[in-house]
Amino acid sequence: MSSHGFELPLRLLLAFRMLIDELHAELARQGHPDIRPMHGFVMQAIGPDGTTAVELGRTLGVSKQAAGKTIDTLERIGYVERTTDARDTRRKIVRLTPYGMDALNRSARIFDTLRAHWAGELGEDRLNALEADLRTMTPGNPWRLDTPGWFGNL
Amino acid sequence: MSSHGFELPLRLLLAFRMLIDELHAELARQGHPDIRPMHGFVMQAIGPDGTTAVELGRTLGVSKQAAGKTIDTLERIGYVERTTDARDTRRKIVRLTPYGMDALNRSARIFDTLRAHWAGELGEDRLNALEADLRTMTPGNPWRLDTPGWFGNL
DNA sequence: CACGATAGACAACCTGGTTAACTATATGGA
DNA sequence: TCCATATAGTTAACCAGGTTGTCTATCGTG
Repeated sequence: MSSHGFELPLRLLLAFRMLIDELHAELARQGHPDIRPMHGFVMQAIGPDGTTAVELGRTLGVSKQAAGKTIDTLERIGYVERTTDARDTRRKIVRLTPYGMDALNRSARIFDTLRAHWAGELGEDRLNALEADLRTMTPGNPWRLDTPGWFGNL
Repeated sequence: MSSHGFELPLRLLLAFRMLIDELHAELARQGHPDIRPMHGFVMQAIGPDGTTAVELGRTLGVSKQAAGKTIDTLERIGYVERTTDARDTRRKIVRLTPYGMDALNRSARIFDTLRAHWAGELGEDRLNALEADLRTMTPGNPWRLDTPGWFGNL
């Protein structure tokens, strides 16, 4: 009967993917064709002050090796750069390049635009209620991103 | 400024992952410890009448080879079986085993329970509104699952 | 100053995706 | 009837992103 419960997770995933797909279509148009969805999350986690591979792994909930590999690819496509820490020569500080910061700034603006589109469709009140309800059901600061394994390995 | 728009996709992902994690924790308790999140989606796509690798790939939006690999692992852990089609010996029909159907039935009941939990927290009206709004923003039948690449390869 | 803890790199492996190439079978038209 | 083309499935080589284990270099403290 009902089995209505199946729809909720599916719609949540679909909605997430729609927003991400639209973000990246627009980013591609704005000069960032090579960026992948996860790169945005990683750069967000790197933040304006930079971080290290170990720290990034902890923030993201993945191993330091996985974080290191992701930094490698981000470095290769020009979004981050590594500099050695003068006070601790073991550490390598990973920082966003101007190109990386540009991607992050554009992402923020595009997400705002997409949210405005949702507000236009649903009404600001309904959208606020939706966000409030999601916040109720997913406690915690989403910026921490400490969903171990987040996407992938599903 | 706000940059408020970042929160929506993050919360959608977090909510999706919460539901999926809870589903699989419960499935493990109920005798399905080896099933992975994507297996549920694939079995859903296989459906009660069975399908073929090519068809499944089309439904899922992945290559027939990828669909074939997934069927291999599902077969190995006992959730599906392959039988040859008498009327077209090229085709191999993939069908859920009783164990596979059990997993699907349990998933449906667990999702209903999780939805009931959400209804308890948010109220049935708010949850209905949330689902209606997600439906508005993600048109189409979510059972088609034709999100090309769905999760993974983000 | 030596030893334990930490940062990073490297290797081997897993999964789920890709494309390309191949075999076997089906099917429709000359 | 036979041949050409299309289709189903398999295999292989590769990629990305994850894992664990091991190794080196450096830090910092007792």
